[in-house]
Amino acid sequence: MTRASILRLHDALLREYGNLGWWPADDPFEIAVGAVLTQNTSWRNVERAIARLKKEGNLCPSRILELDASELESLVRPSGYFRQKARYLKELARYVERELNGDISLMSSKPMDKVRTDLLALRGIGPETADSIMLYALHMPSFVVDAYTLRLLRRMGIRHERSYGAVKTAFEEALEGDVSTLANAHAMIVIHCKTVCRAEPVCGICPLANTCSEAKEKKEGVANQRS
DNA sequence: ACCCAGGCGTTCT
DNA sequence: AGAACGCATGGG
Repeated sequence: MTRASILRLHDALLREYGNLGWWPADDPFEIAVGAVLTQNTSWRNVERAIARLKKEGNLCPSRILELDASELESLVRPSGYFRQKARYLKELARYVERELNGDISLMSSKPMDKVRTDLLALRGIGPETADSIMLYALHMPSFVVDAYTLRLLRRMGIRHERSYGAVKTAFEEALEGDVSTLANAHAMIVIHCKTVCRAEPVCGICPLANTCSEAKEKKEGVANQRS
């Protein structure tokens, strides 16, 4: 995966989507909770769970710690895997409450590698969730590699490394480790995949058709059928 | 009645 | 290191 191929993809996305300024939440802890709840889950279901947590004012570390396990489970139920996720949220809340005086944003004053290691030590927080929290809640230059990113790379015909870390590093180096650029890049990938580039891509109308090899093939296929 | 969705942990080769 | 599996809800 070359630097040039990433920049070409980034330019194509930027022309189409511009600056999105994105993660649908206001406070950093809510962003972290959303990052956990959205694991292999549609955002629509996450919104329901978030709304239920907010309703009685339970979307903060202290209240999550006070809730019974079964109460928390029923609140996050709509987001699926609710027993695991309730446990994960308890663990996250306990860490934030004990180590950060209830304020997750205090992490942003620590070095990135330390923050990442600490997050990964929590049960239920793997590479993608840790990077989402770092990028969107803590405003650190940590690129998020998710299913959308890999799908788009494959569709664009960009050969990439197998490991999560290699793909992550390639984006961070190509985009020169700028927080808002990395955040916007990931946001654009998600928006693009959620709208035009779905499971069976409707590449005939794909705005990246000039850059995306899969879209190009599909377009030519349609053209050949007509002739 | 399927398949999928912004993964993670465990337990195998 | 990498593959297979369980976890669970709601929408298409």
